[in-house]
Amino acid sequence: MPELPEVETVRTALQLVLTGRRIEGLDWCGKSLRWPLAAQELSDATVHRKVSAVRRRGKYLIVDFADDRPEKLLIHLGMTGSFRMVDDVDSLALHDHLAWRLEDGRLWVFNDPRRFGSVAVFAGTDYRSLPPGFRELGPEPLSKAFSGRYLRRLAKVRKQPVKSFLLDQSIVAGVGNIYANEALFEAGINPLRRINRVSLHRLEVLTGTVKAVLLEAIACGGTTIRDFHSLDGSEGHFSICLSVYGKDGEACPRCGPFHPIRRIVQAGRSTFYCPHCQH
DNA sequence: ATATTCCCCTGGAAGC
DNA sequence: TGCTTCCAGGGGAATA
Repeated sequence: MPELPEVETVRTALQLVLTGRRIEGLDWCGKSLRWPLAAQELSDATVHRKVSAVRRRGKYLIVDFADDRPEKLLIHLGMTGSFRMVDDVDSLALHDHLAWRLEDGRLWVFNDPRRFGSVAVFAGTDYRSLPPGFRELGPEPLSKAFSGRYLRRLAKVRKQPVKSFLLDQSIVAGVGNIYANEALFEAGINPLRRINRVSLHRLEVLTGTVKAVLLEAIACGGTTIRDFHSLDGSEGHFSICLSVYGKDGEACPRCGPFHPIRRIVQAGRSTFYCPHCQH
C-alpha cells in the first residue's frame, strides 16, 4: 500500500497526535506480523515513555522518545498497515494488532489485515540491531544525494530494467510501484530499458520527475487506490493525478486515444506505460 | 554478485 | 446467487 508520500502523510498526522504524549500501556492481539513480534520487548521499550518525534526514512516510520534510553520504535506499514486513534477498547476491530494506551486514555491502534507490516524495537546507536532492509536503505529521493550522477555510478555495472532499479530500496528509499510507473512516464523512459542503457542526461531527467511526482503526491496526502487512509480515515487525492498507474487500455495522456497504456509484469509487479512515447 | 520467481496474508472485484 | 480466479502502494528467501 504505502510508498513514501503515504508514509509521509501518516508521519505528519502521527507527529501532531503523539508528540509530547506519554504511553501508559500496550495490548497485543497475539498474532505475528511480518516478523514474529516480541510483545514483552515492545512493551518494555515503549510503556511509560513520552514520544518526542515521529520521523520517516524511506517507507519506515521511526518513533523517538524524550528520555536518555536508546530504544526507538521502527514501523513498516507493509501493504495494508494503518493507524487510527480510538476512545476505548470497545472500539477495537478486526485486524487490530497493537493498541498503545496514552495518558488521556485513548488508544493508538495499529491495524493490518494482510500482516505484511512490521513493528520492531531498535537501540539507535547499534547498527547491527537494525533490520537488514532498514540499514541497507539508499538515499532519500528528495535529498540532493539522489541525482543523475549518483544513479549513473550505480547503473554502470547493472543490467536490470530501469523500473526494477527504481523499486530497489537500497538504490533509493521510498519509491514504490505507483510512483516508479508515474516517474518513468513523466521522464519518457521505457520501464523495460536496461539501466546501463540510460544516458546521464536522462537519469538527471528521471531523478527530477521522481522528486516532482513524490512532492506532488505528498501535497495531495498520498494516493488511495483501495486501502490507504491517514490517521483520521481521510484518503489521499493523488489518484486523480495518475497518468498511467492502473490505466491499462486507456488513452495515453501524451499520445491520445490511438495509443493506449499497456500493462505488463516485471519482477512480479504490474508495470503501466505507453509503448509509443516511452523509449 | 545480480536478477528473477515464489511466498507470506486477507479481501475485494471480476469472471463464469 | 454462488464459486473460482486474479489482483493488490510490501519485502525477503530461495532459486537460476
